[in-house]
Amino acid sequence: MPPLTNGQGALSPRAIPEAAVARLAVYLRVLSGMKEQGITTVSSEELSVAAGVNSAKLRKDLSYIGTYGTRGVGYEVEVLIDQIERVLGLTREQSVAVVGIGNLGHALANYGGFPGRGFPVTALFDVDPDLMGVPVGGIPVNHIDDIASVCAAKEITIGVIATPPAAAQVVCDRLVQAGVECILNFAPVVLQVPETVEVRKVDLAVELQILSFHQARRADSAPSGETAPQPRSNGRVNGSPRHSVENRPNGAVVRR
Amino acid sequence: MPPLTNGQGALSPRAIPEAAVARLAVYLRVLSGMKEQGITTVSSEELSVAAGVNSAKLRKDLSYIGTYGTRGVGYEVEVLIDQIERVLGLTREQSVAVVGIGNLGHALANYGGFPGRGFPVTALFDVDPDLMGVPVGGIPVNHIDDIASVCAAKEITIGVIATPPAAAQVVCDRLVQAGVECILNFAPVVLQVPETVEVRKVDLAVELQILSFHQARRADSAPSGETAPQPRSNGRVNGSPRHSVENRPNGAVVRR
DNA sequence: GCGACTTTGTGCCTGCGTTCACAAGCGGCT
DNA sequence: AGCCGCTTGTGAACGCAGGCACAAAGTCGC
Ligand SMILES: NC(=O)c1ccc[n+]([C@@H]2O[C@H](COP(=O)([O-])OP(=O)(O)OC[C@H]3O[C@@H](n4cnc5c(N)ncnc54)[C@H](O)[C@@H]3O)[C@@H](O)[C@H]2O)c1
Ligand SMILES: NC(=O)c1ccc[n+]([C@@H]2O[C@H](COP(=O)([O-])OP(=O)(O)OC[C@H]3O[C@@H](n4cnc5c(N)ncnc54)[C@H](O)[C@@H]3O)[C@@H](O)[C@H]2O)c1
Repeated sequence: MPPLTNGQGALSPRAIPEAAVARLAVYLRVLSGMKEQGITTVSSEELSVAAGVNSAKLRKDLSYIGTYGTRGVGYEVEVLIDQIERVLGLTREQSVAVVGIGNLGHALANYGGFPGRGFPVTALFDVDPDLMGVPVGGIPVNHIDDIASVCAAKEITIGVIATPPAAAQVVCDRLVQAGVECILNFAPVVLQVPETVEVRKVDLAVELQILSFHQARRADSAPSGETAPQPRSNGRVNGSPRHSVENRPNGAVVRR
Repeated sequence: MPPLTNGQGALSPRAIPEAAVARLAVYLRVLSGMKEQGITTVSSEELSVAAGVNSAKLRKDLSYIGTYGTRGVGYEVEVLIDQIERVLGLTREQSVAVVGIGNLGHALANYGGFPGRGFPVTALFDVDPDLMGVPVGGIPVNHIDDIASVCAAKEITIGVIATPPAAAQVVCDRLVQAGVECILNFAPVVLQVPETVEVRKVDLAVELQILSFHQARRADSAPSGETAPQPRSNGRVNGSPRHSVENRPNGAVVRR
């Protein structure tokens, strides 16, 4: 087989699988917590348990960013933090703009300090005249028409869309025109963007519906008794039995 | 190869891939919008474009829930809606409880009508004495100590955790004790739960960090010019070129 | 009523991601 | 100094998911 010729041009020095990037972000948070507790060294086994993943997977994920472990000992917490931050591009601060200062926009603006920081919210936009100039979370709300100049002035790299669904595409277009290439979308619509723009979607309704699906499945599987008689053992006591959909690697660990 | 013996006991009548469930929820929303526009019939091609996925994938997803299409014509919108709702367990209403009525909890409580509805928020919990009894979004806030009785009375099936990270595990344990088997967690911690409980996580910091990663990648790839000289064509004009990490199937469509 | 066209449903192949298992490497102990 | 045990890093196998391409099937026009 011809894996030598990488389909995308073979330029990329080391391509990190998409799924691994999301997990690296989780590892980073866990490591930050460990550092605060004064832990200086951690093994792949310990870290994997704390992050809720398989230890082999964790090691492979870390291997994508380099070789920073010491055999027989483990990893130095600070080194890992620095390296993950480097790979995730957290060395440069990413300024965030929130568009749509309603229920959700207020919550986001008031939420000071995203864990692992590095994501200051520095601009807010809306169309509601009553909101103009009003500070939310210490930041004044600007009119959406000023988006280009304000984004340029504040060097916004990430835009968050928290408007009603009907306005999301228009807002998205404006963000793109303003030069924003990373967008986090809370509105339940599929956005159309140029190839150069990266969109991620947070869709609470979909999350609830996935939970509902599993709930229904569970109800179907045990139609008789109220309390499930058989614990439905799947053989393995440890590990990560839940596959989790597409959204996250896995959101929880089975309690021992 | 032995795909006959399904690893999990071969009981499941029809196992729907996890990734497909998430997409079905998206199709459902798109179909609901079409129904409101008076559209009665839709082809897999049309629906797939609206949902931002490959048409073959869409047909395969729909095939998991049954055979409801008419060759040469397409699908009847209402039939698809009914069937997807059935599979996702949306025929029975799922009552939702929100724990932690701070910034985010307020937004969630005030957010009336999740798209595609069926998820009424009927209970709110917190520890703050100032919030007790105060109605938020029309629902009075209860004390967390009453969680068991209130959840039982209101037949809560889904719990949403919007407390600070430090309280999340305790709240989770209480929800589980109260009989809640589906949990949506906004706190940036890995929850420990019994096997019978399904947890999904919404982690905004991770989302931002994934965006940051791609931003950094982009900056590295084009170190010279400001405006990227080559459009970096990847051959295919149509389709869904972005793989999307683990979280969602794909959040956006490349604009033509 | 029949043919041509349209669209579904799916078999097969390809590629990614996960997991196992183990050799290589390093530190500590004697 | 040498051995032993522990942990990393990764080669290889496996399974799932995605996408192509086509036969089956049904509709519409004549
Ligand atoms: N609130 C939640 O908990 C929640 C949950 C799930 C999804 N969502 C989604 O998040 C989005 C926001 O929800 P919300 O509850 O905050 O809504 P909201 O109605 O409270 O706030 C929307 C804000 O967007 C502003 N806006 C409207 N059009 C605009 C435009 N063209 N440009 C800029 N601003 C504009 C409005 O003035 C308003 O302030 C919606 O798409 C909603 O579906 C919210
Ligand atoms: N606000 C955001 O936009 C945002 C963004 C990303 C993540 N989050 C996460 O969501 C969670 C909530 O964020 P927030 O900004 O709403 O926080 P917040 O501090 O505004 O609200 C937290 C609420 O939880 C309550 N609480 C504390 N301990 C509790 C307990 N044991 N039982 C019940 N209630 C309890 C508090 O009284 C408070 O009302 C946090 O974990 C945060 O990291 C929030």
